[in-house]
Amino acid sequence: MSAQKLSVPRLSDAVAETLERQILDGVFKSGDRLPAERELAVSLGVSRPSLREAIQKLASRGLLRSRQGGGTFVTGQLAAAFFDPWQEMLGAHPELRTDVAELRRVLASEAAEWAAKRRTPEDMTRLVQTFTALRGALSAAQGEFVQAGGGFGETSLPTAQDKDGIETLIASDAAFHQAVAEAAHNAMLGHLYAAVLRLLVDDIRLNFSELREVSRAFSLLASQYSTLFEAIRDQRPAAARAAVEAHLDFVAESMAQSLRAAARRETAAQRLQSHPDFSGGAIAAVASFSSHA
Amino acid sequence: MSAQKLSVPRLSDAVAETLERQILDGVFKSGDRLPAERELAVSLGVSRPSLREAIQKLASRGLLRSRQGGGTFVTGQLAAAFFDPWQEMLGAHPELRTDVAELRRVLASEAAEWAAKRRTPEDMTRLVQTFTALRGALSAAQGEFVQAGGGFGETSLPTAQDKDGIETLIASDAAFHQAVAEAAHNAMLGHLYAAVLRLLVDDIRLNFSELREVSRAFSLLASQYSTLFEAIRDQRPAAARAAVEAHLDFVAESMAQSLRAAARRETAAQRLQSHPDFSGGAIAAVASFSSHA
DNA sequence: AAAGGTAAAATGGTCATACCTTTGTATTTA
DNA sequence: TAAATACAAAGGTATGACCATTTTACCTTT
Repeated sequence: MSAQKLSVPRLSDAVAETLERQILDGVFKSGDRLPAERELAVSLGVSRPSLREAIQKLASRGLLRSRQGGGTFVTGQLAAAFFDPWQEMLGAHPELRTDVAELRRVLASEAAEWAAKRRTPEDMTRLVQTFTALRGALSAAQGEFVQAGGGFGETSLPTAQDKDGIETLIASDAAFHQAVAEAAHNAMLGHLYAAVLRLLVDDIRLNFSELREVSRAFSLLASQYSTLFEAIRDQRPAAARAAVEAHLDFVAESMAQSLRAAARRETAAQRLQSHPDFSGGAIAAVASFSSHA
Repeated sequence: MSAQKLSVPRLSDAVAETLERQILDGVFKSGDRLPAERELAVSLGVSRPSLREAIQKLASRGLLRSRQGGGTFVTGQLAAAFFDPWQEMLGAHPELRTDVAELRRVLASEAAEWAAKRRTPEDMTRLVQTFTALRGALSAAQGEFVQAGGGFGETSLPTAQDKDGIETLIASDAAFHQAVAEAAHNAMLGHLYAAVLRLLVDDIRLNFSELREVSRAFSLLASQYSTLFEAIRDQRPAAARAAVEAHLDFVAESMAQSLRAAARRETAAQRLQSHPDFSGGAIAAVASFSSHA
């Protein structure tokens, strides 16, 4: 039986709630420094460990930030209600991205194969819609890149313009794949794939610089999407599976290349930092984009 | 400038990350009880307060749950994030079971293939354990059936004895498959598969009569398990995938047969009900087991 | 008088220990 | 055999001490 509800209330939880309430009520404003732990403990009538546990809880949620010797401060982050545990995990353990991508490949392959087998005319209309939208976003992003003068060999900084373009590109890509998954007519797979896709998109959006390399091969990407689309349209399951696998493998490989390039830039920046004469500030800024590894 | 990055790493954060990692890697599985705080503290080389702060952090994120006097347990939060809504759905819409089984087949195939590629010696010991346990449960259940005099042609009612036997058989089967999934060394897949398996087990346990037909082909089942086990042991990925797919297809087909048989019994019972003289109460009770569809 | 450096105080971080309350289980008893 | 009791285990809380870092104040030097 689930008798967990009868558990004794923890003191640290009560303290955390009190502090949270006081922060919300403006007793402690954003940027304020909290009283010293020893003071605050006696003022709240609890021991210092209990207070500390409460502070750690709020700190893990981004509400507080402690600096040894300095004090504990209220951050501006108002309780990022992001409470998706996997999202947190992905942030804390970046190596999980490999696992997520691997699982995604499996789900996508199966979805493509089933979609080719089971798609209905209604699915096709939705597929056509998302597919044309994706092609549009692809060419639009390509136009932006060309206009921005993005050469192939050099590694120019990401500009605000292509961020918008890639943003819509990511969304269109997700929508298309989602449409494929739903054409597979397996409710479990559909919802699961949606969740995984959201996980990947949210994660990639944060450090989208990796996608730039991928997005440059516009023509290749477009042909991959077309192959997948046509395979589903013509109801060729094996071809659909092969297409989506080839596509995801290509994306993964391009991303890996991008990561390796970023690592090279980072070491180069570090080398420059030891020779301050060269003023490598801009490069260091780029390197900080992929400081996950 | 923002000098927040220069803060000293907190020990409790490192501990929290370690625990998180171990939960991801399956060292502590969903529902497991963590070692006592005092033990775990010395085992991690930190003091109990530091460990407690880490535990509180993870608890505040829903990954752990502590009960005074009881212990600290790993919640199923990670997998629940995907499957919370599904548990109820399955009860309300039984036709979803097809979708679940289909998804399970995909996950199991992939898990078997990856396990054959990536299994470590540690995985092998766990696999041997669960495999021998499974074989034991299989022969034990077989003995019960023979002792109960269960003929093949007739459809005898399920007795309390084989309910126990099948119960442990289901558990052993789930444990073995779970071990395979964890040998695949993909944290996402591991947790996901565990959730799907629990979903299936919880659902199947309710109307286990379907499994009686399946469980009767003991020798066939045993050979299927052996094939899978040996394929993983000998690191033959394609064979492992084929084995698990053959196994699941066989189970699915047997279940479908059982369902069709139940349907026939049901129609027979209905025919009898219109002639109350025959008193078909017992048969109707059996039929109600699989009245989902 | 201004600048810089140094020492001391403040503050979070960690540890060890002790004691309490609740829970789980084994043992005893009716 | 079953209920009641007692003991052990485990988390919850409290106290005090010491360490590392940061901040601040004071003092020396220019």
